Amino acid sequence: MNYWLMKSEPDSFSIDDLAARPEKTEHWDGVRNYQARNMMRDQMKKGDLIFFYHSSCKQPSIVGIARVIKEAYPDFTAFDIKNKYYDPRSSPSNPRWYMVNVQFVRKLKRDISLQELKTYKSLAGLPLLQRGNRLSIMPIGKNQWDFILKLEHQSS
DNA sequence: GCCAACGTTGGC
DNA sequence: GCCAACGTTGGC
Repeated sequence: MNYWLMKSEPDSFSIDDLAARPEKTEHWDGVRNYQARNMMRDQMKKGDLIFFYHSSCKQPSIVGIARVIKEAYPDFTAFDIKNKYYDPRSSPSNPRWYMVNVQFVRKLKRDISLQELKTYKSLAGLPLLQRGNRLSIMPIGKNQWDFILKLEHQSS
Protein backbone atom coordinates (compact mmCIF):
# COMPACT_ATOMS: atom_id res chain seq x y z
CA MET A 1 0.00 0.00 0.00
CA ASN A 2 1.32 3.38 -1.06
CA TYR A 3 0.60 6.91 0.04
CA TRP A 4 0.30 9.95 -2.22
CA LEU A 5 -0.36 13.61 -2.33
CA MET A 6 -2.37 15.03 -5.20
CA LYS A 7 -2.74 18.71 -5.93
CA SER A 8 -5.85 20.38 -7.16
CA GLU A 9 -6.84 24.00 -7.48
CA PRO A 10 -9.94 24.46 -5.36
CA ASP A 11 -11.31 26.98 -7.85
CA SER A 12 -11.49 24.27 -10.48
CA PHE A 13 -11.90 21.10 -8.40
CA SER A 14 -11.98 21.09 -4.61
CA ILE A 15 -12.33 18.35 -2.03
CA ASP A 16 -15.98 19.39 -1.67
CA ASP A 17 -16.45 18.93 -5.39
CA LEU A 18 -15.10 15.41 -5.08
CA ALA A 19 -17.43 14.67 -2.16
CA ALA A 20 -20.38 15.96 -4.22
CA ARG A 21 -19.73 13.66 -7.19
CA PRO A 22 -21.82 10.53 -7.74
CA GLU A 23 -20.30 7.76 -5.62
CA LYS A 24 -17.98 10.52 -4.37
CA THR A 25 -15.75 9.44 -7.20
CA GLU A 26 -14.00 11.21 -10.04
CA HIS A 27 -11.43 10.36 -12.69
CA TRP A 28 -8.20 12.27 -12.25
CA ASP A 29 -7.75 13.65 -15.74
CA GLY A 30 -5.37 16.17 -17.20
CA VAL A 31 -2.05 14.87 -15.91
CA ARG A 32 0.34 15.89 -18.69
CA ASN A 33 3.68 15.39 -17.03
CA TYR A 34 5.68 12.23 -17.62
CA GLN A 35 6.95 11.80 -14.08
CA ALA A 36 3.49 12.16 -12.63
CA ARG A 37 2.08 9.89 -15.31
CA ASN A 38 4.61 7.19 -14.62
CA MET A 39 3.87 7.18 -10.91
CA MET A 40 0.17 7.04 -11.59
CA ARG A 41 0.45 4.35 -14.24
CA ASP A 42 3.07 2.14 -12.66
CA GLN A 43 2.82 2.55 -8.92
CA MET A 44 -0.65 3.67 -7.94
CA LYS A 45 -2.63 0.72 -6.69
CA LYS A 46 -6.23 0.26 -5.78
CA GLY A 47 -6.67 1.11 -2.11
CA ASP A 48 -3.72 3.53 -1.97
CA LEU A 49 -4.47 6.58 0.14
CA ILE A 50 -4.13 10.15 -1.04
CA PHE A 51 -3.78 13.47 0.69
CA PHE A 52 -5.93 15.94 -1.20
CA TYR A 53 -4.01 19.19 -1.46
CA HIS A 54 -5.38 22.57 -2.44
CA SER A 55 -2.87 24.56 -4.48
CA SER A 56 -2.82 28.02 -6.04
CA CYS A 57 -5.15 29.45 -3.45
CA LYS A 58 -5.04 31.74 -0.45
CA GLN A 59 -3.72 29.13 1.94
CA PRO A 60 -2.31 26.08 0.15
CA SER A 61 -3.13 23.13 2.43
CA ILE A 62 -3.78 19.45 2.82
CA VAL A 63 -7.53 19.36 3.30
CA GLY A 64 -8.65 15.77 3.08
CA ILE A 65 -8.14 12.13 2.20
CA ALA A 66 -9.12 10.19 -0.89
CA ARG A 67 -8.39 6.69 -2.10
CA VAL A 68 -7.56 5.08 -5.42
CA ILE A 69 -10.51 2.96 -6.51
CA LYS A 70 -9.49 2.30 -10.10
CA GLU A 71 -5.96 1.84 -11.35
CA ALA A 72 -4.52 3.61 -14.38
CA TYR A 73 -6.33 3.57 -17.71
CA PRO A 74 -6.02 5.85 -20.74
CA ASP A 75 -6.99 9.48 -20.12
CA PHE A 76 -9.80 9.90 -22.65
CA THR A 77 -9.76 13.69 -22.37
CA ALA A 78 -6.60 13.57 -24.49
CA PHE A 79 -8.66 12.15 -27.40
CA ASP A 80 -11.30 14.86 -27.40
CA ILE A 81 -10.38 17.76 -29.62
CA LYS A 82 -12.75 20.06 -27.73
CA ASN A 83 -11.23 19.24 -24.35
CA LYS A 84 -8.67 21.54 -22.84
CA TYR A 85 -6.44 18.55 -22.19
CA TYR A 86 -6.58 17.39 -25.82
CA ASP A 87 -3.29 16.00 -27.09
CA PRO A 88 -3.11 14.90 -30.74
CA ARG A 89 -0.10 12.71 -29.96
CA SER A 90 -2.26 10.45 -27.80
CA SER A 91 -4.70 8.00 -29.36
CA PRO A 92 -6.86 5.14 -28.08
CA SER A 93 -4.59 2.62 -29.82
CA ASN A 94 -1.47 4.26 -28.46
CA PRO A 95 -2.41 6.30 -25.39
CA ARG A 96 0.18 8.65 -24.01
CA TRP A 97 -1.64 9.83 -20.90
CA TYR A 98 -3.31 7.94 -18.08
CA MET A 99 -5.66 8.57 -15.22
CA VAL A 100 -6.95 6.82 -12.13
CA ASN A 101 -10.27 7.09 -10.36
CA VAL A 102 -10.26 8.45 -6.84
CA GLN A 103 -12.93 8.40 -4.18
CA PHE A 104 -13.53 10.83 -1.35
CA VAL A 105 -12.72 9.37 2.06
CA ARG A 106 -13.03 12.31 4.41
CA LYS A 107 -11.97 15.84 5.09
CA LEU A 108 -9.37 16.48 7.76
CA LYS A 109 -10.60 17.98 11.00
CA ARG A 110 -8.56 21.03 10.15
CA ASP A 111 -6.64 22.12 7.09
CA ILE A 112 -2.92 21.62 7.41
CA SER A 113 -1.22 24.41 5.55
CA LEU A 114 1.96 24.30 3.54
CA GLN A 115 3.26 27.01 5.83
CA GLU A 116 2.78 24.74 8.83
CA LEU A 117 4.19 21.64 7.13
CA LYS A 118 7.41 23.54 6.52
CA THR A 119 7.97 23.98 10.24
CA TYR A 120 8.43 20.29 11.06
CA LYS A 121 11.89 18.77 10.88
CA SER A 122 10.47 15.29 10.36
CA LEU A 123 8.84 16.44 7.14
CA ALA A 124 11.97 18.03 5.69
CA GLY A 125 12.22 15.30 3.04
CA LEU A 126 8.63 15.63 1.91
CA PRO A 127 8.65 16.07 -1.89
CA LEU A 128 6.05 18.80 -1.53
CA LEU A 129 8.56 20.90 0.38
CA GLN A 130 11.46 20.45 -2.00
CA ARG A 131 12.54 23.50 -3.89
CA GLY A 132 10.93 23.95 -7.25
CA ASN A 133 8.82 20.82 -7.06
CA ARG A 134 5.84 21.28 -9.28
CA LEU A 135 4.67 17.71 -9.64
CA SER A 136 0.93 17.38 -9.22
CA ILE A 137 1.31 13.86 -7.84
CA MET A 138 3.90 12.96 -5.24
CA PRO A 139 4.68 9.91 -3.15
CA ILE A 140 4.58 10.17 0.63
CA GLY A 141 6.37 7.81 3.01
CA LYS A 142 4.34 5.96 5.59
CA ASN A 143 6.14 7.72 8.42
CA GLN A 144 5.39 11.09 6.89
CA TRP A 145 1.80 10.10 6.28
CA ASP A 146 1.37 9.09 9.89
CA PHE A 147 3.10 12.21 11.16
CA ILE A 148 0.84 14.48 9.14
CA LEU A 149 -2.26 12.61 10.23
CA LYS A 150 -1.35 13.16 13.85
CA LEU A 151 -1.17 16.91 13.26
CA GLU A 152 -4.86 16.84 12.54
CA HIS A 153 -5.63 16.55 16.23
CA GLN A 154 -3.32 19.30 17.36
CA SER A 155 -3.90 22.97 17.09
CA SER A 156 -1.57 24.81 14.77
C1' DG B 1 0.78 39.79 -11.01
C1' DC B 2 5.62 38.52 -10.29
C1' DC B 3 9.04 35.36 -10.95
C1' DA B 4 11.96 31.17 -9.84
C1' DA B 5 12.19 26.62 -11.15
C1' DC B 6 11.89 23.30 -14.25
C1' DG B 7 9.86 20.52 -18.24
C1' DT B 8 9.33 20.53 -23.20
C1' DT B 9 10.22 21.79 -27.87
C1' DG B 10 12.70 22.26 -31.92
C1' DG B 11 16.59 24.15 -34.68
C1' DC B 12 21.04 22.93 -35.60
C1' DG C 1 22.36 15.16 -28.58
C1' DC C 2 22.99 20.07 -27.24
C1' DC C 3 20.84 24.02 -25.60
C1' DA C 4 18.18 28.38 -26.10
C1' DA C 5 13.58 29.71 -26.13
C1' DC C 6 9.35 29.10 -24.46
C1' DG C 7 5.42 27.54 -21.51
C1' DT C 8 3.65 26.13 -17.10
C1' DT C 9 3.34 25.70 -12.20
C1' DG C 10 2.44 27.55 -7.98
C1' DG C 11 4.00 30.11 -3.81
C1' DC C 12 4.29 34.61 -2.48
